[in-house]
Amino acid sequence: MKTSLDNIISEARELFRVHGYAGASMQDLATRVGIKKPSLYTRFPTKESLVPEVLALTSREMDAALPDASGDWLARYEAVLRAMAADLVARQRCVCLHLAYDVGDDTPEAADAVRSYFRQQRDAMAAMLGAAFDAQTARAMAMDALARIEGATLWTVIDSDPAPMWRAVDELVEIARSRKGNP
Amino acid sequence: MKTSLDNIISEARELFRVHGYAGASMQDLATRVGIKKPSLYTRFPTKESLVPEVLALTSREMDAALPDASGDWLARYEAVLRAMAADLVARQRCVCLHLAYDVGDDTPEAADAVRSYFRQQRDAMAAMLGAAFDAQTARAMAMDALARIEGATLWTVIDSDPAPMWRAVDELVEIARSRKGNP
DNA sequence: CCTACCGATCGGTAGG
DNA sequence: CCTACCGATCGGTAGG
Repeated sequence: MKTSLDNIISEARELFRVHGYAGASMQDLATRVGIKKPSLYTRFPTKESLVPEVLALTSREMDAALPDASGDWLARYEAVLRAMAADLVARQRCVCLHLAYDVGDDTPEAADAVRSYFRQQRDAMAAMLGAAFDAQTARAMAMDALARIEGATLWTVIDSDPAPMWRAVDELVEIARSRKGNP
Repeated sequence: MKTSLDNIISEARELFRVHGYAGASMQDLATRVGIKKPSLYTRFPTKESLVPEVLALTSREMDAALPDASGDWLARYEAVLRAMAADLVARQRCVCLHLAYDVGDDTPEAADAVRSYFRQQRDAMAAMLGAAFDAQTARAMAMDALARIEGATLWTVIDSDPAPMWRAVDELVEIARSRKGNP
């Protein structure tokens, strides 16, 4: 049970988060999960194939951590932002942003998975904001919110300073609240 | 002249930007500048030593591109933001953020250089804002501004969409203008 | 799930 | 600035 699929993917995520895609090795992953490297290849055909799995696990965990569609849209929006921020502050870096920066045209499946992940995040957030704003506004607000939160990880990486992250969350919630109704 | 120091550093910067620190190889760099790999080591003792050079070159170029301390603080602030944003939109990714995410404790000189770079950027921006805000507010505004601009590269990487970047710049300028005087 | 191994490439050096 | 080379590690495979 210790070497379950999800356990391997979760450990791969930690390696990708800290070392990036290029800097994470299959040998390190094997050591972390306590098996030999060739055994990894019975579960995952390539290193690249771990990337979609890592992103899918992250999406699944985020969905599970959030309360289902209870409360108003603003409460749900704030809950999502705070959950994301808390995770990023705790782990210092964002795996997904690291992968977005690291994977290129030489690993097209990984690059596609990263693109899909962020578009899905954007669309989910835009759907919430769609309760109070027109589609175009909601989409722009979702993109800006994700950009601000990801950008705030700059200071969790550089100075272990979570203050910019929490300011970003507070301001994003306030913006959504105050703009409601007046375009 | 083609293989000047700055030329090598500039090519190293492109490799770091696209592939990250771990994903950039000295062989690739040598090929790009048209010399053999061992010749690189007559100019730079290690791969790691390229990181401080890349950041220093970037600082130098940014200083040179900006008009010297003419105009009021708001005009200078806006000029800095627009120069940074234009560069990031053109190149899709930020080398400095990629390095901040990629370099770790195994390359301490590189990690220190990245930390120093961003602190210096923050302090320079805070100094401008210091003309109209108290030191603590100016510092927080500078951190938030850098975080927003770096964060907006998420969408230049994912979707080649510069819109969030320009929205961030416009809003940051507007925030600085409107907050002026009233804390 | 293992041992044993592959060719390729890594950062870096010797020696001129 | 080069040719030639080093040990280590990379992603991945053969075969059981």
